[in-house]
Amino acid sequence: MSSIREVALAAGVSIATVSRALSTPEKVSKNTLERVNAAIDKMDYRPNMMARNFRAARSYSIVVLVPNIANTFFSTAIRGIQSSAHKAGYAVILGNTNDSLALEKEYVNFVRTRQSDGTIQLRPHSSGSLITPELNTPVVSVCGRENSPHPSVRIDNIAAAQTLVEHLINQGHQRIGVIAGNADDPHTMDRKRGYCQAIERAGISFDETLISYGDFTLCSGVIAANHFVSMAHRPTAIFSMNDEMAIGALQSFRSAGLNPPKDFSIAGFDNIEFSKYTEPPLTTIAQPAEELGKTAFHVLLQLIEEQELPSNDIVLPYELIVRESTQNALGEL
Amino acid sequence: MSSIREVALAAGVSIATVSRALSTPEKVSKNTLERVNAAIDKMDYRPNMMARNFRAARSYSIVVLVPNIANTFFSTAIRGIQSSAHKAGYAVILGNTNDSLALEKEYVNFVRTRQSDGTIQLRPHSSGSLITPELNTPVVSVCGRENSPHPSVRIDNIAAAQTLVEHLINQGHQRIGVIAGNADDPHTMDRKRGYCQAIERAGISFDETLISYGDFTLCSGVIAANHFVSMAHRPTAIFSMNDEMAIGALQSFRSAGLNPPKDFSIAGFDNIEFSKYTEPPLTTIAQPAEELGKTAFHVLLQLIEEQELPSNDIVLPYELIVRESTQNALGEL
DNA sequence: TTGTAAGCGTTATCAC
DNA sequence: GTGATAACGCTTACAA
Repeated sequence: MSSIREVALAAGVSIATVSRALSTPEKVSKNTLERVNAAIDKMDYRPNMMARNFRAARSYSIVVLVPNIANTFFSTAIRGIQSSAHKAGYAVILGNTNDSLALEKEYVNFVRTRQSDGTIQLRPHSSGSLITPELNTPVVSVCGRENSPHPSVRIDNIAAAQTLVEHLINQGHQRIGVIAGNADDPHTMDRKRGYCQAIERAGISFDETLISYGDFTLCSGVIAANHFVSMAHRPTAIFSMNDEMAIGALQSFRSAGLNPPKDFSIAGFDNIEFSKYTEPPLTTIAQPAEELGKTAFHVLLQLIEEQELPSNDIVLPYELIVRESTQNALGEL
Repeated sequence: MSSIREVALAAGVSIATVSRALSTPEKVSKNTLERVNAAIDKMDYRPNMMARNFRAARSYSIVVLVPNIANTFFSTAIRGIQSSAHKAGYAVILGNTNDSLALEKEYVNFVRTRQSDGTIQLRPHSSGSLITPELNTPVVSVCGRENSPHPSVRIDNIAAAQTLVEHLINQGHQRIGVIAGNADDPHTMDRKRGYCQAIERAGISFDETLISYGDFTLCSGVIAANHFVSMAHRPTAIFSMNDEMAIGALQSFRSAGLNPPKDFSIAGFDNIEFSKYTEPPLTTIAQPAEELGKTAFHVLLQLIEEQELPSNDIVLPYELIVRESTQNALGEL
């Protein structure tokens, strides 16, 4: 708890010299430097970062806005953010929002109260959001979409969904049900569009009754599956807009006696770790979650330091991961 | 970006009056208060928290140390911490340590550099830890064990493991394999002790070849399962020290043609959300993860405010959740 | 009720 | 190469 003053006293120099010894040692004579360092060691001195940051008018902290940290896709992305932030000397403040727009706003205001230098939003910008560009604060959106109001780092959700649905179509499926997220969610809209593009190209007509909206939770996957099970004319394949819902759905289908890939095909989205261990393992789209996080931090840092951004919309590659849940022998449909 | 000075100027009062208008409005005359508030609104003023906290010598932030934030038990606990911290006006700084003791130490030092007021450690204190009580900084350990060097909030791991294993024994099992965590992990030791107590009471002799050590990851569950499958004299039931490893093991067992509960029983620990959706659903021990987090924050706050702790070791209740993975008809073993 | 001014721990400017 | 000092934005005695 000693301050720079006491170190200066102990070393017999001024506080300015101690400060220089720490930040620009080359400007201090060898002899003095030694005396200062000895004093620092002796007193076990650590600079008060609050004072330093206050003086620098920089918090060296960023806020990560996340709807639900228990979601494995988000927590993996956060790991990426944290790892880059730590290297750059930034602390990561957690902003769990539970999808509350008011809470979101509150955390973004950390920038205005100088508790944070910028914000990373771990979900696409939705229309109701209170985080408008007018706030004029550094915000980067991970998993955004084209034409987001903030710089974003993401995959091409439309193309990814299309790729996945084309895979199902190539397996011979013509009637493909969708377990969607919230209807107004940007991801839901993008992935639905990819689905539509894929079936259209295959000459399959769109049928709204094949879309069941949920909220990206395990539980909502169960509900959606029950819906499909009770249909008179069931789909032969399911495209779930995330892995969680697919896993929930799997259980429902199983209790109805329907087992993939024999009785139907099912695919998810995100490639969370668990999707490799389901019964059967889940075909899905891999998002580079950790890489998305790392990139987002670097973009945010450029924004904070007011550098020119090379691009406002960084699109990272996705990957189709084919596993057994869609390995249907064609004739058995 | 306006400061208290400009507000004072605009309102025609001193900065002290503005400060009082914000913190102790009852000490300001009604008339002045109105003028000050008008000025605040007009200038859209927000107090600089960095300055305020610096002055108060309090960061109003805490660090949460977590080995891996992508682990659902940890992220749920963090949700609890965050929710309590937010209510108390504290920011939560994420300290993902990847099990690196050096990183742990670095984050705990945030207290010394005044970037944080205290630390919550989301794993039991292990012997190699650099976070010793000599650091003399507020630390609370979630999921600690008896006689931890720091105050801890936890469940009784020994009793919980014992309860779980007794459940298996009651189902008729005599040869019970264990998928353990790291051998030197305190949780591993406690849960192993509970296992030993249960079999001893049942008159079953201990067999070290029935213990397979992993590292609490899905992948290590696979490896452990392979070990058991290759044994000449296989166990009839498996106690996995967390759900992740149990889920990994399930897949391995299935590919070997072994399906619970028909061919063997298997139980996990933690009751992560996914354990309800495995095939078959997993018997497990529910830890009140969110509640553990909330309680930990309150204990930490008492530590920070130097209040007397009612207890150094808060033990919350666990719950045995019996699902189909251990619903074996006795005769079929 | 209000204002003056000291002080929190730094860094940076300016002399020397 | 080094030291004195102002400044960052705020809170809080103390004085008026």
